[in-house]
Formats: sequence, C-alpha cells, structure tokens
Amino acid sequence: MENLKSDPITNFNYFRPSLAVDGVVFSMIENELNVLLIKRSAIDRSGVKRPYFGYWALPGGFVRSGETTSEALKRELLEESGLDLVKKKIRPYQLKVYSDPYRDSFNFDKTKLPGNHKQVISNAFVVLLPRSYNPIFGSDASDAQFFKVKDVLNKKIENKVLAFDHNDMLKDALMYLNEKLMYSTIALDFCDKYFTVSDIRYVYQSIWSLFDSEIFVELGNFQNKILKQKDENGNLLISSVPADKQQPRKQSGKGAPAKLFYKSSKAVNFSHTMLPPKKR
Amino acid sequence: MENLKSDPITNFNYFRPSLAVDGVVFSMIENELNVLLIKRSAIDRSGVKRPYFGYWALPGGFVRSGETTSEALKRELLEESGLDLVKKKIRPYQLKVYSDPYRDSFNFDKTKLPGNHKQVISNAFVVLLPRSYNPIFGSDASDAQFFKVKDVLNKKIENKVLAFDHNDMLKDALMYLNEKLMYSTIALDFCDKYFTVSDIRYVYQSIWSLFDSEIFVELGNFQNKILKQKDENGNLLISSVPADKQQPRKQSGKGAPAKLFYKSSKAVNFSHTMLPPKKR
DNA sequence: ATAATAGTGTCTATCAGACACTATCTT
DNA sequence: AAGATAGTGTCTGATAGACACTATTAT
Repeated sequence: MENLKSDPITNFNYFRPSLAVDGVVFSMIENELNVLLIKRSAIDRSGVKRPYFGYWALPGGFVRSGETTSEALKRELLEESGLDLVKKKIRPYQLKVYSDPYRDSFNFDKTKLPGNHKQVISNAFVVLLPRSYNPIFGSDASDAQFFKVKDVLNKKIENKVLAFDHNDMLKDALMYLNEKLMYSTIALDFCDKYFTVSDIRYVYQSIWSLFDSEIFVELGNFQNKILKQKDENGNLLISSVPADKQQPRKQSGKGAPAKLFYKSSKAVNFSHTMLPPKKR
Repeated sequence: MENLKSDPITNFNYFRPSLAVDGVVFSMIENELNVLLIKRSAIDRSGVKRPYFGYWALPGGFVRSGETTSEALKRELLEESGLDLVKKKIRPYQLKVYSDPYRDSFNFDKTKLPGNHKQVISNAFVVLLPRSYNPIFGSDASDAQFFKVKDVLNKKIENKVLAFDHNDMLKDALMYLNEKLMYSTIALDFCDKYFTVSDIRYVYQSIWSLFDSEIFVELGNFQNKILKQKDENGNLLISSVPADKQQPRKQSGKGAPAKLFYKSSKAVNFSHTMLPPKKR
C-alpha cells in the first residue's frame, strides 16, 4: 500500500499517484501538419523491456517535486528532443488530464489491492513550433522524429498505433487546434517573426483538410479577410513590413515573392473568427 | 523524503504529489450567474485550524486510488453539497491543472528539502447546473451556498477573497464559459428538458454582462438567430414543443407565456456561433 | 388600460464566397 | 512564353443589428 496515505482529518485513505506530462508538439513542415514522436526503447534493470517497447509515443515524462506541470514538460522536451521552449519563448497550451486508472494497462494489476498498482495520471499539453524552429527534422536516425499527422491518423507508422492512450491525446489535440484556429490567432504561433499571408493560409488549409478533405481555402478571400482583421480599438492583426525592409524570399519557389508581415503586439487578446468556408 | 521515489530506469527521484480536484459549479439563479462555494471549517487532530479556515472555497477534495479525476469530482460534490451529477447526467468539463508548488502556501515550507513539503496539484473542472436542479439554494444555514459571481468578483464575501488560488480558478472558468458560449451550444446546459428562448437569452445576457456591462442582448434579434440555427444536415438546434403539449408557464411572471422548446438530440456536435453584439 | 414579456417582420450595412483580372517571379 | 504564386477588385447572397409592430399575459 505504498502510495496510500491517511488523511488526518477524514481518516480516508487518499493516494499519491505518479504524475506525468505529455506533449503534442506540432510543426508545419512543407505546409503539412507534423507531430513529434519518440521511439520507446527503455529496458529496466532486470532486462525487461518497458511497456510499449518499440512503439512511437508522444514526448513526456514524470513531474518532479517543486515543478509545475508546464515546467516538467519543458524539461522533458529539452531532454528528449532538444526543443528549448524557454529559449524560444514558446508557451505550451494545457490540453487535458488523462486519469483513467487503466490507461497504463501494463502497470495496472487488477489482482492487487487498490493503491498497490501504479496509477499514472498525465497532464497533456499542446505545443506549436514556429516554422523555422525545427532542430530535429532531418536527423533521421534519431529516436525523436516528426511524422505527418495524416500518416499517424491513418496508422502508417511502426506498430500502427501510438503507445498508451497517446492516440486519444493526438485526436484531442487536433480538436483543440481546430477550435482555436477558428476563434483565436493561434495560427500565428506556427509563423516566425516575419511571415507571409500564405504561411498562415497553409496552416488553416492543412489542419482543416484533416477534418474535411474537400475544404479548400481560397487565396483571394483569405487575403481579403485576414488583412482586414482588427481588434476593438482598430489595430490591425498583421501589418506589412515597410517596402525597404522586405527581406528576400525565404523559400525559393515559383511565383511572385510574397510580402512579409509581422504580428501586432496587441494580438494576444485578439478576438477573431476564421471559419471554414461554406460552399454556395 | 516521504513522497520521493526512485525511478529504476533513470535513477532520478520523481515524486508523487497529492492530487486534488476542484469544481467551479455554476447555476443560473433568478437569471444571474451564481457559483457554489463551501465554507472551510476543518480543524485537525491537534486542534489547529486548517489553512484558510473560515474562508469560502470552491468544492473539491483529493483524488483516491483507482478514480479518474472526473469521478473524484463527482464524489466530492455529492459529499460536500449533495449535488448528484451522475443521477442528473451532468458532465463536468475539464478546465485546467493548477500545479504551482506554492499554490498551497500553508503546506509549503521553503526550509525543507524539495520533496519534503506537500505539493498539492489540482485538476479544476467547470460544472453547469440546469435551471431547476438546485438542491442547495434556500438552505441558508449551510456550509455550501451559491453566491452571485458578480459579488465574488467584487470581493463582496466574507474575507473578501476565496481560499488558495480559487480566485484564479473562478476567473479562468469564466473565460472558459465565455468562449464556449460563443462557439458551442453549452448555454443549453443551463436549461432544463423544456425551456424558453428567454432562458437561453438570459444565460448569454448575464455572462456577457460580467465582461462588458454595456452589452445588451436584444430580444428580437436573439430569437431570429437562435430559431434558425441548423447543423450541416439542416437539423434545427431547438424545436418547439407541439402546441397541445405546451406546459403551463414555470415562472409566474408578467407578459405573454413563452413557447417551450427542446434541444435537438443531435445538438452534441452542433457547431454554432453566437457572438456578442457589435454596435452599429 | 397599462406595463411587461413574447414573437415576427423589415430595412440596411456588412461580410463571406465565387471568381475575374493583374502583377511578379522562375524556368 | 508558360506556369506558378501573389494580390486586388467586383458581384451576389447571406447575415447581423436596429427597430417597428403585433400578441398575450398580469395587475
């Protein structure tokens, strides 16, 4: 009964679970939504492979004493994948708590008394990386890799599914992202300091496509709308960089070079709606 | 070092915090948003008053072994206030995790080594009660009472503030509610099986008023809009009860009796937007 | 009758979607 | 020149806000 304690007031036994964090780290790579996965490869002292050995999983780990869950996430991401959210000033979004006692089924032994199994409760986060910050992409021999979300959803990964309940976490994170895209300026999290309208448009296009493959975000209408977005004081959401300071194009590609924009400093509390197009 | 454990793989000490739940339970009482609070009155064995003795706090308690956080919340609400979410089929919404090591400052002793203080991590929920389900309201001598949210925000309660970080939880819950009102059909959670359009309108009116006292939800436009809300298959969000089955008015009041409506069974995934009015 | 609430209809400004057209780049 | 992407403008139908007007109740 190692994780049961007696409450001095109630005399009820309450317990101290293992508290974990997991991160659903998204990145736009070549205008497609990708998610960071870590290959599980731990073996314990007695030589036994740990649960879901060889499976891909979301990055994460256990919260330590004196840490917030958000701090734990940042530490684990740095350790497991080299992503430095603090340095890059990237703020993780709290997604949900996953607390089903059976969620870590390998650790759950029904024959034991309550409290004698290891119940792992996880606080999941969503992390959005700006376009240019992708220290992992390319080093293909690594345990940490980005995968196209579409491929993960279609089970086109080793062992088909993710470890534990990480498939649920991914789906919940996508729902979260889909909603936030519509009713906040979170799409700009995927952009660098300077960005083009197309950069934003592809964020919407790629994510909405996951929910409805028919959706097409028309370029003209998107520009018309996004360039006019203002807050209640009339401040524009994005402003174009002065003509003389326009940087050379970032991606060498065909077509005319796009104007560079920057996000208004007031865009934090920017209420804005961008709904998927309805056909007429 | 009672709540430190050694991880067999990493040799890192990780810890097992106390995991709590708290509920921000809202109820529309006389067309105003109210929140359920519990008066803290516990004294421990040695006769010492527990932290924030005499303060009002959100209902909640510790998660037990084998429980999900949501189950713990339901149990605590039943114990502390008699609210039976299971029986009434009311589903709590996960709000956030509060994990600041200093959040329970009375239990935090900076002179002790890390791991030797009691770090309490809480998973907060939002609960919306339907209009007619209010077993507490009226029994004024109780430790559990509903307060007008406006009064709590204006510190018009005993000791002015809530216990712990419950003021933050309340504010976060209001932000959550405000957003969900706009982009989901969550307002109907406050309604009974049969309800009037005014019932819904007052939900919006009272909550939006907390954010902007100028806001006035015009009756005619609200009716025009809400009665036309359809999902992608053309199903109406709410339908009127057939004329012969219209119940007698619930609240005796002035004015014409309102038609009763019911929520479409398909309203769960109903995407709908109801934004606060912009002046013209 | 009067006040209060419920409900419908209409006018108008704004906005979203479709799409034409121009501009600027690479190959 | 051809193809591709960027960006602007216009037409049209839908919608939101303002508000008039009717209906139905209690007092």
